[in-house]
Amino acid sequence: MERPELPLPQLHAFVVLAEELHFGHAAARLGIAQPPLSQQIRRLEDRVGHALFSREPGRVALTAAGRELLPAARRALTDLTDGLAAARAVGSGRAGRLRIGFAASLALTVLPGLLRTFRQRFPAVHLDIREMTTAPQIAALHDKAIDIGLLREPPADEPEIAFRTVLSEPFVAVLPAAHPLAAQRTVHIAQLADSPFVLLPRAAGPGLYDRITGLCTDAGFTPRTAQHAVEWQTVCALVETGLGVSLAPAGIRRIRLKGVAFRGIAPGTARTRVAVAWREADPNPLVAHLLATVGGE
Amino acid sequence: MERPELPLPQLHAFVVLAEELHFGHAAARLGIAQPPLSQQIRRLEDRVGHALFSREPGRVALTAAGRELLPAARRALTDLTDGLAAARAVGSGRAGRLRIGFAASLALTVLPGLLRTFRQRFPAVHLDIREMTTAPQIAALHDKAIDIGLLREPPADEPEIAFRTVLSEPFVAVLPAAHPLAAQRTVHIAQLADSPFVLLPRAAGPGLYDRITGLCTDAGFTPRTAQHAVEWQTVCALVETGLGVSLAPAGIRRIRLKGVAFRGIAPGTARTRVAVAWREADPNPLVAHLLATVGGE
DNA sequence: GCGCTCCATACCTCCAGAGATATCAGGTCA
DNA sequence: TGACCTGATATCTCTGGAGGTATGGAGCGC
Repeated sequence: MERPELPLPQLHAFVVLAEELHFGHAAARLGIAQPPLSQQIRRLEDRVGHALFSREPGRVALTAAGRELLPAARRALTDLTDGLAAARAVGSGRAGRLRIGFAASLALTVLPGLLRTFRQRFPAVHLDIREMTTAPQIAALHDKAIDIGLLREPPADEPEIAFRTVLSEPFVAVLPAAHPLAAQRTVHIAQLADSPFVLLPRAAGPGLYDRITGLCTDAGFTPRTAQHAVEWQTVCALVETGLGVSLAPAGIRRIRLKGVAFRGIAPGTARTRVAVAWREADPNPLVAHLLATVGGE
Repeated sequence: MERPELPLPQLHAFVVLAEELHFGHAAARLGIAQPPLSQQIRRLEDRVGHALFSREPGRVALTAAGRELLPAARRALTDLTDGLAAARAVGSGRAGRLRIGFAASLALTVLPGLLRTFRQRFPAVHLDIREMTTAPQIAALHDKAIDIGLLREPPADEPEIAFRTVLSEPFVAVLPAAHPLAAQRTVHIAQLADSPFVLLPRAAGPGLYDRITGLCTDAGFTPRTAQHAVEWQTVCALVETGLGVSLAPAGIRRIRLKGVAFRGIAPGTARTRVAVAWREADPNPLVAHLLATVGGE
């Protein structure tokens, strides 16, 4: 890459003159007087070392050398204006790419609305959406493998990562339709003490897992886990088969399954928080934009 | 085409720094001190409106905006250096295109050597070679359809067209091998008075035609034309069949045909000139180069 | 011949940018 | 803690280019 020899303003003048083939008109299009244009062209020709235009009285025409230079000059100019526009779009956060990790349970609740409004506000932004459980999201944020995390029960005091609560959901009891408690409108957690539980594995999201088991111990028992499943969809299916019951964020009511009943619980104060997470020091304007779209806190 | 916003020197510095990712090294590669480089980058970032590099202590890295701008800057710079080189090559006559018209009878004599030496001197020049008789060559020169003509018996006083003699050939008599005169080493033109002639049509090259008939009238007779043919090759073939005799430039001896004899003529002073023709005012350096390669005069 | 068009030339102003040196500030490492 | 690396900042000089106005000079049409 050698040092550039031809100044851009001269090349711009060259391209315009090549289009107009008339010094007066070209100068007008450039918004300058005619003599400066003559000078620009002359300087450019001096640098190139050869005439770029033939000036026979009455007609200006490109020389062979000019014809050779013209496409290169055109490409360079358009490349630069396009590149500049793209860089500005990305720099200002009107374009670019944002990598989002989300917990599976949010695929049916907060995620769709969020994506819809963000996409209509920033249509030029490419969104990379990947399902991840909580712990990998935190790791991916540290590794800069994702820019945004959407998770439940944000861990306290994670260094360099910031959280903002987006949604606070009550819990519901997930019961087989045939379960005796399904007859009640509301279920006391303590009433679940004798039923086996179907839960997500703790590793998938320690925060939520501990929250659920915490609710049980608060109610005076330790839940007996009959089965683990990695998706809420599966949890519901297993509950339907009568394998056990579960406690889940209210959002999973959207999973409609015939043999499964969802019932509010008492005490109703038990809630689970959905949070958005990001690197505190991330300069990416898209992160700020996304935070503005989710609102919350 | 809008006015360019980003000066090339800054883009150059940007590209080099993007490659080195180290201000000191990049400055060294640019042959300047480090502070000016910091300034250049800063100015560029100010224009773009966004940071192009992230300077965390210990490591310099491109930002998303910088990654967006980099390929455009690279392309623009290489386009310009390439375009400049091409324009200079064409301007100086080291490259480009030259259109040459030539008389068919020269395809076997002056043309091959001329093309060979020109091509080895200017390998980047594309040669457009087309066969044309004399009159169309002159017209094509005026119309700028060709840049160089190679013809016989250049017309005197053609305005704006210059000629230079490349070769002066004697005439030879073209005889059927069985012709009585084929027994002589040299033939007097007058001896051909009773034989019918095979000639090129006058329109193909009035100069040469008039020259040949002039030789005959000088020898005291008017040639009787038995047949016209548009190529010397055909002339020879017709002579071989015994249809007549001919007078031709010595160069056609290269056409080896069993039944045809070539004999020198008396007086031996009769010669035909091959000339190169060009537009007197042609600024194309390739024309000058070609004239230099043919030499002559 | 006169005026018009069109480009070139001459000459001036002005400023942005490229370059320098000197110095400072934040990290890293021994 | 001090030496060192790395990049930023401050300040100065100087030049080249971009722009202007005024004018010259070659063709062309009437």
